[in-house]
Amino acid sequence: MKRHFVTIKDIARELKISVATVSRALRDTYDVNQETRQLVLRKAEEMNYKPNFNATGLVKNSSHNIGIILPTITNYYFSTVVTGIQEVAYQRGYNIVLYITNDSAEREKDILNDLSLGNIDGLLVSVSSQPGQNDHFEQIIADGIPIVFFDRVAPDIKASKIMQDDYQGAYEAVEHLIGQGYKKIAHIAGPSGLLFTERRMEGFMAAMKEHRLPVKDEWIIHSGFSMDFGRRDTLQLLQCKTRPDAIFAVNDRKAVGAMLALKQQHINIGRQMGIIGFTNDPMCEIISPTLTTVEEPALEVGRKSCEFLLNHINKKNFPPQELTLPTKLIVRESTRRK
Amino acid sequence: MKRHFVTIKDIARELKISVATVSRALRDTYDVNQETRQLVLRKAEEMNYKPNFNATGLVKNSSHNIGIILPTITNYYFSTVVTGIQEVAYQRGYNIVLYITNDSAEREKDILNDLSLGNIDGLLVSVSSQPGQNDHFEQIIADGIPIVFFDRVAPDIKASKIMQDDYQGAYEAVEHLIGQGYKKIAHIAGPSGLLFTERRMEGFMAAMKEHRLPVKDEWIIHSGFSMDFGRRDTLQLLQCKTRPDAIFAVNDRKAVGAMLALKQQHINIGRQMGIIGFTNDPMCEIISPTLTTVEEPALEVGRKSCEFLLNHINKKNFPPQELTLPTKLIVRESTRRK
DNA sequence: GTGAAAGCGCTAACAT
DNA sequence: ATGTTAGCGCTTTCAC
Repeated sequence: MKRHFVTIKDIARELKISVATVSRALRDTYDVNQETRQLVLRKAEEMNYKPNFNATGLVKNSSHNIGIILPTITNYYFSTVVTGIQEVAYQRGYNIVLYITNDSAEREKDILNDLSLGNIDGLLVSVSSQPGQNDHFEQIIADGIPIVFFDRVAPDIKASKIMQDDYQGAYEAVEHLIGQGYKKIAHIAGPSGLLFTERRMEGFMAAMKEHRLPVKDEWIIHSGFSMDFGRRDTLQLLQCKTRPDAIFAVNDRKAVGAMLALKQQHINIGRQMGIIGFTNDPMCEIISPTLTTVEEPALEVGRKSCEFLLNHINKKNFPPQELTLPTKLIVRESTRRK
Repeated sequence: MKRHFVTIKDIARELKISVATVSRALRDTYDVNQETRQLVLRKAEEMNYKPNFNATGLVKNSSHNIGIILPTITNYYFSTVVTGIQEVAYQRGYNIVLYITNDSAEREKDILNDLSLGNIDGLLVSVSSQPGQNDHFEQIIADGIPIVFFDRVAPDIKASKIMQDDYQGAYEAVEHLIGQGYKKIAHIAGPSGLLFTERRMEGFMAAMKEHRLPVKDEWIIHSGFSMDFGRRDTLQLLQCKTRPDAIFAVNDRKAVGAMLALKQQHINIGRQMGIIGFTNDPMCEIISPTLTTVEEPALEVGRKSCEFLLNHINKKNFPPQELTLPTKLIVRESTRRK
């Protein structure tokens, strides 16, 4: 295991100049004679020199690693966000280091504790939906590690946050339902306490109110994000004294769960019960009838989050800011009335 | 950005002992007085000491980073593999560094070239399906960086390889089809040149031969892995002089594409045309009829790959080996004849 | 414009 | 069992 890589020392020796000059030439900082500079660059290329991040990191107190902490990557939204993050990180020469919490606040805390802060230049996080204090994040920020939250943001922390327009997306979803003639609209929501869950709820409420449609308490159910919760929530909805004629689901997985439940109960989707989801997961086009949904700009959320974080890391004065990306209604069969 | 972390020097000063002793105590190597050791450990805990990986890495010439290079993470199989990798890496204190090739051999090569080898202790890779030399991998191995291939392995390279039993899985899939009474079985395969594509093809062939069923050339189509290729391949299959009565797809996405095409052509899935996939992607249960498939042990592939790699990194003599994990037939509606 | 040398945090001889 | 010191590869004062 004793491999040796080319170092600036090697280059210096070959060129019979000092390591300091090589170092300066390589980074094009300070005044370096353009000729020597070219010489060094050429030699470095020729010798296939690669900087040793441990060494630069040790000096600069940085690592070129950015951490990502998120609940899971085995679903469309998160895996796409990660792809977006990876894209810009790679391009800018940063490694991404992945931590998966399985949506456990416990695990999240453990990760943060274990985290050798010296080994990470910044953090991209989407919080777990389990209730839990968020002090640990404050602590990290206080330690000088910038954090950018995406999608599932921690509400009361002063840090950059990238979201999609959950309120507006929900509003348009419900308005679309109303436009199709549905009147008794239910909402199967995510766990309460998560900001985007609440935003979607607010959008739902606002649209209903705007169109003077009543919302029964029994039409609103908070539960988890999985398909199975969608199924269960729907079964529960079918027991309501006043049965709803449409369901706005907080995400596509729950919407699909709802559809499965309805199909099993032989309730016609579209005619008897409209369904709309959120995300635009590819499965929307696979299920029959196809699922109307609100598209989230997942890739863009990933890219922007990473760009923001890199700015926080590299710019002296880059204040925390929030970015809300637009969503887009995608109409398919599950909300077709005829 | 001038944050200061606790160092062993700080601990040494507090305890009025030397840094060497602190270092030794912390790692429980060499002979250290148990009392001093406890003292150091307690103090480290108290001061919230975290080792600086840049420093250890610089000395040990390692980084505690392992790289993953794969075509994409936005599908069920790969995102699950990554989850498995992350699980064991995290547990063993390694960071995972993600590189996504978008299935481009070009990009793959770029990544490998850009890769600062000093910044990675080992590599987990699933090669792109685009044709391309694999010499670059040889080079990396020659440089002393261990590589473990998973799923899409490079055939002619001497390195550890983790796969699922593609041959056996395919064999059982086809045998199941035959057991259901299908006789004219087509195979919509992946790009040729990929080992697992070939293995599945061989399993298909062997089962057909074993049961003395003819295989027409026109029943075998090689193309890409996406749903859309599945759709197109199927449309093509429907033009055959002798139309097949069942399709074995190389993966679930192509199987789903096939189903979509068949539904559009109003061909009854199951009765008129049996379909079986490979992977056991959650969408198998979403599509209607539900899709019979061969389950791949994705999580386990990820875990094992990472374990193997860590062994290569840390054990002196851990020779390259191949591991084949079992698959499992999951029967659903798409192969029900009646 | 360039070189010498100190030092980032840690480990590993080498001493004692 | 513990201390001293050199050095990993690099950046950055401080000289010249």
